[in-house]
Amino acid sequence: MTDADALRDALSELVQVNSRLVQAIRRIARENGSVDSLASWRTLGVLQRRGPLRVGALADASQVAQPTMTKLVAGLVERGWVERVADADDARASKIDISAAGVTALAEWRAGLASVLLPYFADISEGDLDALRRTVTLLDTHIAGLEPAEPQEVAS
Amino acid sequence: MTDADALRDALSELVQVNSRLVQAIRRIARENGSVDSLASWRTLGVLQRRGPLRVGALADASQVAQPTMTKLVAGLVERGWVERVADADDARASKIDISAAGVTALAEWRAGLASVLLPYFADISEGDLDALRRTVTLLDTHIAGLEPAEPQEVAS
DNA sequence: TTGTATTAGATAGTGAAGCTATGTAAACTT
DNA sequence: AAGTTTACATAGCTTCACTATCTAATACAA
Repeated sequence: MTDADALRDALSELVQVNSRLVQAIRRIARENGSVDSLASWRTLGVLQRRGPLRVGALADASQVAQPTMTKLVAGLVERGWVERVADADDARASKIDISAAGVTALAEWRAGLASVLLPYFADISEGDLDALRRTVTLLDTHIAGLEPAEPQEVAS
Repeated sequence: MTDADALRDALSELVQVNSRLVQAIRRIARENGSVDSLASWRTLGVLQRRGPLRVGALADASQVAQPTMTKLVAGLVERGWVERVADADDARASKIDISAAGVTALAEWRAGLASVLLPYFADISEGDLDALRRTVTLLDTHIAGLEPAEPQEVAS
């Protein structure tokens, strides 16, 4: 019981601090003159992690509605950060794949953001850094459950 | 050097995972039929932590523009979650304070969200929980640096 | 094979949340 | 007491997200 409550509290506080962090990032991006939405970076990140996906699957993975993803993809195609690859098996669909330019842009965005954050965290202890890394790993694996599963083959 | 790089990497991954988590939360909130924006909850959270604030200070603390906060506050007042308290010293301004109903609503929102997340994290180890808590504390203190400072007296 | 149902994605229209620019009234300053 | 600054509200716009719907391709049934 106590354990569950402790976890519940920790999660609750995590959500809170997360929300503030994201808002801070949004502001930092704006101040740095970034024209690209966080949604674009999130989409690129999904593509990089999960490989080529159809628009619908990408929407699910990014947790946005399909028309939203259609627009996001259009923007990313325009920037040359993703490519549409025709799907040989289904003429209705095309796979979306991150391009080399997209990989670079994403890496630069992330590096730039980390650089802005770095000075504020430069003073943390080894132990804190360890905890941070452990938590990142923890979240990475457990958030997967909150996201739609990878497409799975279902028995006939 | 290596330390800084390790920290940079950790921050970069933190941002990534954060972005996914927030998106999941947004979806969960929508699916649960919550009509209130994350911005409202963030604002209430700031008020609870920092006590009564003027609209301008609240906007800074929440990292939104002042007109945005004016609208947010209007919505919160309408719900009875915050109250305007006339500022005796300055008739232009009023302090915004969270109400008892606001405290309750915020607690319920957080509890509800934590309950949804809980099952996905129920299996984590003591050590993971410790790391999570330590990280939350770490972020809480360090993100403060990313936010505009509290009003400070400057030497004349 | 042809007609119907389903599926993938695009388009249309709307709402919400953010912004900048500007207005108004109170408070300061000289 | 006049001009300047400050605090917030208002107006108008942009962007991102949604639902509903349309089109075209596929799958399936007869």
